[in-house]
Amino acid sequence: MNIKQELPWDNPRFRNWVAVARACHVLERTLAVKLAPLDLKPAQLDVLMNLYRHPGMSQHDLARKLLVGRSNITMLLPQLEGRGLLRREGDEKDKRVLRLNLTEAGEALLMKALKVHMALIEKAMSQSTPEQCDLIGEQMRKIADVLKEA
Amino acid sequence: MNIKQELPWDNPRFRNWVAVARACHVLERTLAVKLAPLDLKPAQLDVLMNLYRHPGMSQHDLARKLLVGRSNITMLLPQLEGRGLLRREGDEKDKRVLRLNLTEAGEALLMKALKVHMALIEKAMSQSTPEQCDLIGEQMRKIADVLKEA
DNA sequence: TGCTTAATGTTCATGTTTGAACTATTATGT
DNA sequence: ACATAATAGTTCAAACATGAACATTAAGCA
Repeated sequence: MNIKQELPWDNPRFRNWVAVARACHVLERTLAVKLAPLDLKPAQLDVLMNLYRHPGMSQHDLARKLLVGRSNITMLLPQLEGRGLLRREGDEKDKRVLRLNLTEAGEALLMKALKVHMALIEKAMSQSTPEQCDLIGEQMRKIADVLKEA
Repeated sequence: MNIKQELPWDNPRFRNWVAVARACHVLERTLAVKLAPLDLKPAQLDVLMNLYRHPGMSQHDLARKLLVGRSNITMLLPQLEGRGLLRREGDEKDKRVLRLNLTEAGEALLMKALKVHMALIEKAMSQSTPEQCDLIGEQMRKIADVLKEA
């Protein structure tokens, strides 16, 4: 019995997932380059995007959304707050939590960055028909759900 | 004219790509946890996998495959070489390059790690039919190609 | 109430990743 | 042949992420 017959590279699921991971990696690095003129990193853009969609969220919630540790947020926010892109205000009812909100400048920069991000994604996904694109999104959401339970 | 009509969150391509990125992120973090018993990180597994498939490759080639800087490889390899998982041997013809090869121990550990990796991917991708899975892989390979040209 | 447990955010030590500068070697062009 | 370019790998400092330990505050419960 040849062990090589069981190697993952012969497995379509494995090969196809590797392609997913590579595409993600490439797009992330490309995004970093394209965002450089705005002096913004992908991780920082993720913060701005989440604050735009969920105004007043706490650092803990933000960390969970971004799938990173709370301490990461603590290290990340002062840079953005120092540039006047967001505000941190203590919650009245729960003095432990800090409520996060974008400033005008934060929203303005976010809009510029979103143009860059969107253009990149358009370029990447323009290869797929709308139906294919939706199928991909659907499958990926299932994957995230299944793994989060694990 | 309402600027919000142009926001990326209303764009299927954007939403679906976000799902891709999230799935990747979740799988990567889950893999890190599952590999911990083998004292191996995802980045190190990537190295072993590439050396298995491309024996004798140079550090430069490895860096390109992994989409990472050359200095990263320089920092990464001594850990694995010190554990006896791989060998670095100077090329005879070109004294600048170091040829990389897995040892027996390296292959053995790789096989164990691949079981873990494979199981995780099986779990993730088992939600898709083979046709859907192939479609995803195909689209992702296109995306990587398109972006690498950019 | 008062005691215990949980949650939020910070700090700190550790490990990782990056990019620029550097050495050594090979390729190219005149 | 010789000077110049390019390439492979290393070094180093800075940026970044991580997880454990900690302080503060809130919630649960006797």
